[in-house]
Amino acid sequence: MSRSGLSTVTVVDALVEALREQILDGQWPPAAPVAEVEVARRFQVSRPTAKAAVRTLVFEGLLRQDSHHAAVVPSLSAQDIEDLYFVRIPLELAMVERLSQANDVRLDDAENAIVALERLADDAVTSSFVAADLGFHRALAAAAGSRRLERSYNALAGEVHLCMMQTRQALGRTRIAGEHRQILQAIRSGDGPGAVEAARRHLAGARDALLKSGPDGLKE
Amino acid sequence: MSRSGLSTVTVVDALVEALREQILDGQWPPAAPVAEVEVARRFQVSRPTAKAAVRTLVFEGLLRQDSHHAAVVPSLSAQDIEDLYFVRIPLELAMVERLSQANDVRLDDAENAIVALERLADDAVTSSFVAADLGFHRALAAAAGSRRLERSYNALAGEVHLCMMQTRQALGRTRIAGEHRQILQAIRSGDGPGAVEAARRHLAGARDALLKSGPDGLKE
DNA sequence: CCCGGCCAAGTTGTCAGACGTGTAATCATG
DNA sequence: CATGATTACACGTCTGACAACTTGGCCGGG
Repeated sequence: MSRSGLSTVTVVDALVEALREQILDGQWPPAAPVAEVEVARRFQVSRPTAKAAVRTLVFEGLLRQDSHHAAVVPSLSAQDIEDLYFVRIPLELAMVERLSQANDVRLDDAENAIVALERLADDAVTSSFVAADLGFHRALAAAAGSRRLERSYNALAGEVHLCMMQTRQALGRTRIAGEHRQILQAIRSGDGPGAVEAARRHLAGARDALLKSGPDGLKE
Repeated sequence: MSRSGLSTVTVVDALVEALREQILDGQWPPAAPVAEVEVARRFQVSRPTAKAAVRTLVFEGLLRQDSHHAAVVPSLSAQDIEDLYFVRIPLELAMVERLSQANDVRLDDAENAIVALERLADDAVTSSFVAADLGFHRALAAAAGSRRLERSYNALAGEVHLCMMQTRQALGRTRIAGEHRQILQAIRSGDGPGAVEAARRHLAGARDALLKSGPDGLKE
């Protein structure tokens, strides 16, 4: 799985990554079937391989599937959004707090993510915004240095990404980047409570924006 | 996946459950190989089925595997314990807080889990203690009614279970049951801060006990 | 016209068997 | 003793096939 430096990847893993990207990019629209055979055909792999990849993404929450049916991209309801943030917020606050207490953490990736977001063109596609936004948060999760936290967080982040794509929320590139910078600044200066509070506001704001902007999903 | 009431389960799902139980029960000792062919042989299923099950458990953290090698049950280090609780605590506090604010939640399962723990014989095997202990926490997680929380929590709980088995920690049946009862009581009476505080103490105590009692894993 | 069941299509569930390939340990060799 | 070849083991992947399940529509009876 890891051989310091080099990276070889199995076909299944590569397929998972490629398929995840397509899903998060909005191809495979919600409710449209993501059938094993179709995946196998598109990527020129065998059905067992496609099956393994689909199963993996079902685990991650990016697909849903019930027996003897093709998997589908879920369309997230308001309830799903609340649920997502109900778990996301405590996780993210925990990691922000730890980061602001730790001393020798590398926050370069987080910094770069902010810059990338600021430099995005205004007419960039939604998926770019979302990826840049989440890139910052993922960078923080990675910097916290907790395997389990990162695992849980990434699982959530996938669904959050989906959610943002579906509601096409655009809270404003500048505002988000500003809030990110504020959080990062607080972390760097070791101001734990301040960082936590900034993160809490940021996340609550994002959640409310999603809830307001997206009457897309009404799924019960 | 669910057909209200009845439960039909695929072979893979059944196998995952059975294998998980065996692992958590201490069969498949750490460092011993959990090879696909061996699993297939033991349970009389085909290798692809065994492969899918193993892969699933790797996802859950109950097995580790690197390319072209048999999976193994990880032996958890002190660092792993800290990591586990670093994520577990905020999740559990969030759910306890929500439970104590909600009004019409069914806490019967949690109650039953406490009783089951109290009634355990003193000479019961370790796995019974662990299962009964975690049963309470899982019941709370389920009662909170958050799909994502439950998913994340169960993933962690599996590793915690493993951890407890490996350190053979026995903090005392009575003490644990008492603390559980205290938490449940606070939840029932709607005392949010009290419930959170009781849970925090309970978890921190459990973590420290694990860290102290188990010099099993030193795996860097 | 409406309603029931039957049937066929689409998809997954599972398996058997085969071959390639990566890893680690053994062993012969200089 | 160090080095390179050999070998055993286990996984990675594919092909091909059949069974089981779900759905939707066809069709006949009421």
